Amino acid sequence: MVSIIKPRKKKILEAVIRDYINTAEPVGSRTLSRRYDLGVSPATIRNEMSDLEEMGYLMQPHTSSGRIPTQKAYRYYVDEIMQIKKLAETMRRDIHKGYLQAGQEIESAVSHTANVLSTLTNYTAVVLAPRVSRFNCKHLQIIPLIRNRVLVVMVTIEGIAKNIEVNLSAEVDDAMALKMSNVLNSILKDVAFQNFGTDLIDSISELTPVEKQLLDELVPTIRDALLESETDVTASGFKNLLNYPEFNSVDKIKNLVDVVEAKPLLAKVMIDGAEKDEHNNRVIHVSIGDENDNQHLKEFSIITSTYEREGLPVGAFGVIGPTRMNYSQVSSILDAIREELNANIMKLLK
Amino acid sequence: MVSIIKPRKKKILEAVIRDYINTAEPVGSRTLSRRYDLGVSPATIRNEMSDLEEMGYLMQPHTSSGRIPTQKAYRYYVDEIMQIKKLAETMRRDIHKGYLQAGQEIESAVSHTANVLSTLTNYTAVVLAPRVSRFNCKHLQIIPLIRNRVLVVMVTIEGIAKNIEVNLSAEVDDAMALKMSNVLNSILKDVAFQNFGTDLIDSISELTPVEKQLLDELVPTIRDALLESETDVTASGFKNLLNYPEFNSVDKIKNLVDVVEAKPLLAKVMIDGAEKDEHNNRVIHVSIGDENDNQHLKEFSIITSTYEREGLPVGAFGVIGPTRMNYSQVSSILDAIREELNANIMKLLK
DNA sequence: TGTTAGCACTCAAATAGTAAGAGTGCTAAT
DNA sequence: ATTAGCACTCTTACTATTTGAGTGCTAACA
Repeated sequence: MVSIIKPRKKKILEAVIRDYINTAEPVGSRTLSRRYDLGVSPATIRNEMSDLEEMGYLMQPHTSSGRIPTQKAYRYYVDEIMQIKKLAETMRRDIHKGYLQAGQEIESAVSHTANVLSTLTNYTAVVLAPRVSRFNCKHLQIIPLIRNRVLVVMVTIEGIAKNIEVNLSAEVDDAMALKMSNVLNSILKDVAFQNFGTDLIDSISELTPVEKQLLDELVPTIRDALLESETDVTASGFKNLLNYPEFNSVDKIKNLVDVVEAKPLLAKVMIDGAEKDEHNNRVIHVSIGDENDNQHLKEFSIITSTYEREGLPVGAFGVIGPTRMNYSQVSSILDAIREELNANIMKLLK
Repeated sequence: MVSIIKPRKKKILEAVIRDYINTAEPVGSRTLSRRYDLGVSPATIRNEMSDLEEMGYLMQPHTSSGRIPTQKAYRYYVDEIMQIKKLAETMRRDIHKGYLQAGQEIESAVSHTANVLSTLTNYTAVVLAPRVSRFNCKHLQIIPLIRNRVLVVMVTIEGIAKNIEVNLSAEVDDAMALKMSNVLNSILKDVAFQNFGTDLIDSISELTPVEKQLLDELVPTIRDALLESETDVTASGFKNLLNYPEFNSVDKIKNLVDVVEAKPLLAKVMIDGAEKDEHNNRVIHVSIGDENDNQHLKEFSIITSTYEREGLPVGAFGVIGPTRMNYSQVSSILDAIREELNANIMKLLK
């Protein structure tokens, strides 16, 4: 599937990509021979670059300017050239310390992750909170608010709390709420929230028709609201992207704002990425420019990873930036955060 | 205190301000006489403008260009010239319908307010959720999460729910949590959350030392966390500001991002504005450029208002934009939203 | 005395022309 | 197969030059 590129071409291609990632300027043959130790003259480099252009890896913004990598080149670089280096030990330790200070609340861990990611990478970070729907219910409680409105508090076995407000078709008083809580707790204890169903409610005998009706309403509503709430994305470091020449005009920045504010879209991208990775046995997922389904994302690259509980992914996080992204460095950082997060979540939740 | 300006000067000043608000271009005497029916020649206008410049109401970006209003002029305009017109009935009805559709959850009402505000004004809207600490406690419940970590759920008499996670110094089991909940409920029922204190705990006899200790920890922690959480600001319409020529360079936009992301600062500005208004008996508070304490806000204007429960302000909302802002229009819109919010909140909470 | 027409002057923004610099492709020599 | 040399291209930066909106001042006018 992957076309084989001769070593010298490969070396030149890598140099072009590296240089362009650093400078954002089209790269010419003379610059290349000056800055990199390629062992051949500019003229030879010119010939090779001409070939690489023919092959679709490079392109010229204008005749007689240097060349820039195509998205195909980035894909080749990510798949065949770069390697994910392990982050320096000192850095990993700093990351670890940061998490210790961040506090144990899930929300703190999530926002801390977003901050660390955006600070280390200098791109914009996006983080998906743990998908509570995949966790098992330890405790569930219904608290009446006012009239027909109740608060449902859910606690997972790991001690993660989640609450949802629901409007029901009839008024609920304290006694009813308690009874309904007890019924649901007995049925749903140790069940994953996403598997909540009303099937078992029929088997409970001592329910009034109204109570049964309310429970029938409540269970699917809770499940849906829970799934809905899981597209909440925490973003950090929007400002970082403003430093790149790719976003040097107000129009481009408007487009950028659209992307960063489209939280459900970003959630979808991360979830899709995670699923593709499960197939490929990869832990870092890279989506480059046009590879993104969504129109708004065609000029961005997104690198994502997941964190896990008991070997199953429960959350995702990633970085969004221009297609001219430092794929290698970002991958290393994501890898380190992933390890820290897995270790940390395990520790936190066990 | 306010200098008196002769009617003709006032009329000319108003025309300059209006024109500059519309066009963002320095206004010259010829343009003014063409666009507004001032009944005098450009030469006369020139003389008057020259006077107004001397008086500090106008300034020239460069010699031999038109003039633009100073912040002093905007202040004069807001205080002495503009009047807050009531919004058209059709518009008020649209706003009302919007709220009906938005749903009853407090969070929906808040984010809907931000959206409506930014859409109608074309500036960036900021909204402060109701300050639950000023409400009275109907019900309070402690739910154990894991080890020494508990969730505290608070419900106000109006049915607003708020929850806070707390780490305690000892492990808490179901029985203890229940007992502590009961104790707190009996003491704190109908007390405003901001008045929570530990004084009454000593009077309860049947507590173990550990329980007493935990309650002593819990009460101030809850109160502090609650107050802390009340600086959460919901913003909407950041992108709107990018359309104004005031923010036409990347550097200016970076500054803008700093401001819009500084949520605690915006919260402070709104709360301070509300307090000043209570003194002045005004419902709309305008803070122009340098009048803002914070350095970052010196080139912005902020117009805020409050919404109330039983005559006391419990939340605030407003609009942030360039000093060249449509103060008159924005004030009208804020006024309409304020009325709607007060009516709506009343209806929602009673 | 207040108002206005006329005029010389100023300055920013737009336009056009020019030079510099980095790069290319092609050809011919090594 | 590689490379030096050269003519050519195209963007960017720089430098007049022009245009237009606006000003202040003076002198005439009601």
